[in-house]
Amino acid sequence: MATMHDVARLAQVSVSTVSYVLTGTRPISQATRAKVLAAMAELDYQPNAMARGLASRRSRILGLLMPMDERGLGATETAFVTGAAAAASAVGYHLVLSPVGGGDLDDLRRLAAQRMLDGVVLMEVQLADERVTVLQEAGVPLVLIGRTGDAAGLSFVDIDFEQTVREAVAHLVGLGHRRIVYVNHSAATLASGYGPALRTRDAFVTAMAGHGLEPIMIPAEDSAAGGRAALAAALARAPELTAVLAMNETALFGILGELTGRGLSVPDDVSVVSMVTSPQVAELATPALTAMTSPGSTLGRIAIEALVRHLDGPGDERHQQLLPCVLEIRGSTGAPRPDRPHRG
Amino acid sequence: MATMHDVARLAQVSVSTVSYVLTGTRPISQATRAKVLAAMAELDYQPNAMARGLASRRSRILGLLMPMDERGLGATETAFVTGAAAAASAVGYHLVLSPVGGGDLDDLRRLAAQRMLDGVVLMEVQLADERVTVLQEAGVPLVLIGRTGDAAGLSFVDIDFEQTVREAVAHLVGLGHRRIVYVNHSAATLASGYGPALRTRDAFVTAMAGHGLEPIMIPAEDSAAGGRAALAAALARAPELTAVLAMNETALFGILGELTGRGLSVPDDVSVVSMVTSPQVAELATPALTAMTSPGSTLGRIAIEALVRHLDGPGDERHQQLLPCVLEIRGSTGAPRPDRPHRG
DNA sequence: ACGTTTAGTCGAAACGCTTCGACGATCAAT
DNA sequence: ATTGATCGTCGAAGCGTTTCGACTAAACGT
Repeated sequence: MATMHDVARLAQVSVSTVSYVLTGTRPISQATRAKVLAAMAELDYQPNAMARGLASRRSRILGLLMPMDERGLGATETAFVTGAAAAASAVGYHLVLSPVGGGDLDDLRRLAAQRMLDGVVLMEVQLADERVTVLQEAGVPLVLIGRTGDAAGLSFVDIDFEQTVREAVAHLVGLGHRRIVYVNHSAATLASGYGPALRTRDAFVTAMAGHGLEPIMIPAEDSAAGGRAALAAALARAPELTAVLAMNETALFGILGELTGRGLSVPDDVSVVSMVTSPQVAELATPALTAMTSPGSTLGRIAIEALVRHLDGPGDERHQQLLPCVLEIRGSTGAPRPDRPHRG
Repeated sequence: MATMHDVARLAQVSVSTVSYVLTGTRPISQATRAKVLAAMAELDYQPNAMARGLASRRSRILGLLMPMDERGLGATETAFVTGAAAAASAVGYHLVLSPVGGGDLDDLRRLAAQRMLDGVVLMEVQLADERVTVLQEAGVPLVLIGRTGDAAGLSFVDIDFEQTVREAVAHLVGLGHRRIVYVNHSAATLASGYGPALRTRDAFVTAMAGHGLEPIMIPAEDSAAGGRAALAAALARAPELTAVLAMNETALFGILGELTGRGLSVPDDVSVVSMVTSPQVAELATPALTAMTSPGSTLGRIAIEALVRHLDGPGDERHQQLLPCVLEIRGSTGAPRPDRPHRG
């Protein structure tokens, strides 16, 4: 494996000159640069990441910290990851995904102290997330996906839940729906302070109020069974409902199954809108789901770009941005039937 | 941030002694060790990963190379990742996930040449996978998940598709099914040499032959629409079919939707077995799917353990192992109806 | 009592890079 | 002409570890 020394010798320049060609930190004449580049090409030279990191005190590695539970990564998260990875490699950084969960706070501290990561992007942020504190104490630059409760001093990008819910509700109301039920994540998740669940809940209340309608929210466990139970609860509470807005991708299939099981057809009897959903999942269902598609890869790209700007820039940048999901109309929504079978 | 120098000074020993305490490469007296450990604790010392890596020429970082397509990671892959990460951290290694696709061969070459990874685990291996060659040329220790066509000299762990298919078929035949259709991945995927698709195809033929039955295989695009089309094709080819064995998680929901759409109930009219599936996905369907559950986290753990043994050991280890999926019976299989409606 | 191994420690030389200070040469502006 | 800047390059000093050789003192075999 060729080193910088070898390149310098072959190009008949000093080692530092080679380094300057590589990093561009000092001006180098065209002639010299050409010689050096030729030598590098000839030797198939690749800088040693460790040596570079040690000397420069920057690893050019960014961490993407994602708690991996057994649920797996949905297409949304994956889009996010690929977007982030592409953005990182475009600016000469590596992106490593570290599956550090919320429980491994000590792991995280250790990881941060080892100075292997120039900065990190934190996924699945809770409203009160200790990881943020740990990372800040360790002095690791940070960008959140999602927001903590008090995100004032932090950089983050997040989905604009308020607008997303507003649009979803507007779509249904525009079709003529009046009785709309919102199926959220579980009560436990809500209690644990999961931001998206709380924010969409509030946004739903606001949006419905804006139309002079009563907001009905039902929590659902993250499982097909949870979805079925939630739909049953919804029908018990509002038998004349004509539309369901669902935030819970996992429960979604249970909801659809239960609908079919009760002889209710989608969208003739009940319209369904899925929130923060990827096209891939939306297409799985029959009929394909009208959904609010999450801006996954854009979110990832923006997060990385903000982080890198923070690293390369003066260091006092602060990036806060919200992106809405966009409405994609497929087959699961339509006008309500004027004569609902079990109305009243 | 405290360095080894600081620790050495506080403990009143030389720097090398501190290093020996840390790495255990030379004997250290109890008294000295205690002094050093106390100093490390007091200073909250963490070794600098870059410096350590440079000096020792080992990064203690393992790469998990997973091409991330837009499909996302299923629960199976995720279990795999978490199993691998846990195993790695148990033996003092970091695991980083690198979303390098098959197209980024140059990226991969660069990554390998940078000497940042002590070894890698390769996921989603193709029968002819250039990544293997690239990595071998770069001298990076390697363990595959899956197998190339000629895996003789390589270390790998893979699913035992032969046994998995045999068990799935045996389960259906045991229930009394005779007309069983196997829905595989797409024709294009088969043509591209995707190992699991080819191996299961062959295994299906063998298993059916073993029962004196005719093997019917239908390829399906990886989409709900593909699943619907495949089921239509299957019914056209074998109208009296009573069971479907599906390898294609994405097409699965299309298959189920089409079945329902044609008024065929699961499992009364048609039994469905899903292969290499996670419990989470199996539970999404209504009824929950009888499935061959993949040994995800075990596979990940074994891969990492083999890789580490390769790194720490004499270096000529070779680990080859197959693990079958285990049959989990849920609600989608049952005895065939003696009087199938559209038989004949 | 004698060399010989072994435990325990140290100092110094890497590891492969970045970066700082220095220096001659150019060049623009007085 | 003279004075600063600026350009382009070099040598050397790190960066924070590991690891090698050397050394001392104790333990061992004979």
